[in-house]
Amino acid sequence: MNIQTPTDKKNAKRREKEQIILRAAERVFAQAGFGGATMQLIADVAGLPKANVHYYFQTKEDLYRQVVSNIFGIWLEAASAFDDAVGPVEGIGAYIDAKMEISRSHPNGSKVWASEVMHGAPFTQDYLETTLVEWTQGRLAIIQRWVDAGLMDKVDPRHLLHMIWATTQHYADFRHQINTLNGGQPLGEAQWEEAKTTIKRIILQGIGVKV
Amino acid sequence: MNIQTPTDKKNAKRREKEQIILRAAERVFAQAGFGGATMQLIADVAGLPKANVHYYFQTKEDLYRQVVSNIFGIWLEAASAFDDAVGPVEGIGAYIDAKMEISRSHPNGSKVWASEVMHGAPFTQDYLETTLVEWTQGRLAIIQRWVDAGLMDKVDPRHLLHMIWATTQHYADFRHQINTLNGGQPLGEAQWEEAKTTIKRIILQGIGVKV
DNA sequence: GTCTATATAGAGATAGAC
DNA sequence: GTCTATCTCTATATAGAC
Repeated sequence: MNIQTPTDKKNAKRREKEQIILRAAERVFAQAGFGGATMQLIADVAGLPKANVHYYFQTKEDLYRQVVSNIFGIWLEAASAFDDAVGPVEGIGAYIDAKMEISRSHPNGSKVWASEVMHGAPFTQDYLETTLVEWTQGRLAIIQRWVDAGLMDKVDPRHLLHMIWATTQHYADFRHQINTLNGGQPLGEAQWEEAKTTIKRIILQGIGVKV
Repeated sequence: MNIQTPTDKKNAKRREKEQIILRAAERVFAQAGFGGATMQLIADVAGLPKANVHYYFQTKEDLYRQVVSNIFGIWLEAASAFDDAVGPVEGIGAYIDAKMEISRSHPNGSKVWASEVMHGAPFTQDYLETTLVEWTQGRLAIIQRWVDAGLMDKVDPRHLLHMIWATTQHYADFRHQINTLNGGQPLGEAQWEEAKTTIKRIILQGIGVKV
């Protein structure tokens, strides 16, 4: 049985408050961008006075970096679906499924990341140059191995990855456009399934694996 | 021979100045987002005093709407490549080529559009609901005709369009990430060609047409 | 830890001389 | 048409009472 010291309790409460603020910040940053977001609005959405937000996150930039870091971590986890696979059908298929699920459940995180990259990663270039570069190299090697083993056509793994990222994240980042073209309605369960199926089918058949 | 009245000259000069401001604004909005962009910076990039920018475009919003409208028009033109085609190989192939060229030549316009949509199209929902909806319906009909004629597999035309938009625009919107993963270097001529070839190959083979 | 009140800075926009 | 100076508003951030 765990003994909870007063410090643990304090930390737990602190983390809880931080989570509330982070969730609110993710929404506001996604909706307004870094420049358009205001600490006041984040505080309002979190249901706290503005000064409290500054108590937990000294500056707007600190808060923003945390939000970006979160979605980045979630995407890295999705890579596990990719790694344990024996071939492209399971590997790429599962990766697309995982990325699509994240686009559905975390559209705001995806938007914040997109916005950050579009503006030249002014606050998180370090992530790009270290974590993302390493992750990508590992995945490119796996795809290349599949190509060499004759499990798929000889396509440039880099552009294949870009296609997968672009398409899956589009369903989060351009959700508003997609909904507008869907008669103003969010995609329903069946439509999400159809999206996943269609994307997997085109990409897998496109790289020459039997579906 | 045209006779140029004083009014024509005035108008020509006005349009010229407006173009300079619009180009500067496109860059600044792309780099900083609507909220992060400042009229001061736009004026600096355009090489004009801030008050002059306000003379030509009364408000920041007016200027922004013009910028969005521009890229929107450029994309609509790319549709012609699509329309005159006899089948998916030429139609979709030419459309992908055209969209990729635009991503290469107008990355900033693409970013401004992406940002606008991500934030829920606060200033240009009217474009989405009228022009874009009509354009899309026309293109969906063409694809459906190709499907019905047996020229391609039976895939959902909507998701196919989303894939094409997502992938081609990714090369503009996420250019910074792509460059970082390319060793910090912009894609060279050969790499752009490879990107186009790879994307067309995967998508066309993916929808079951002979390449 | 929480909140009110405020210091400080920088934005969009405009008045008015040239 | 152009530019300087300035008005007004709103942002981030913090001081200090509770």
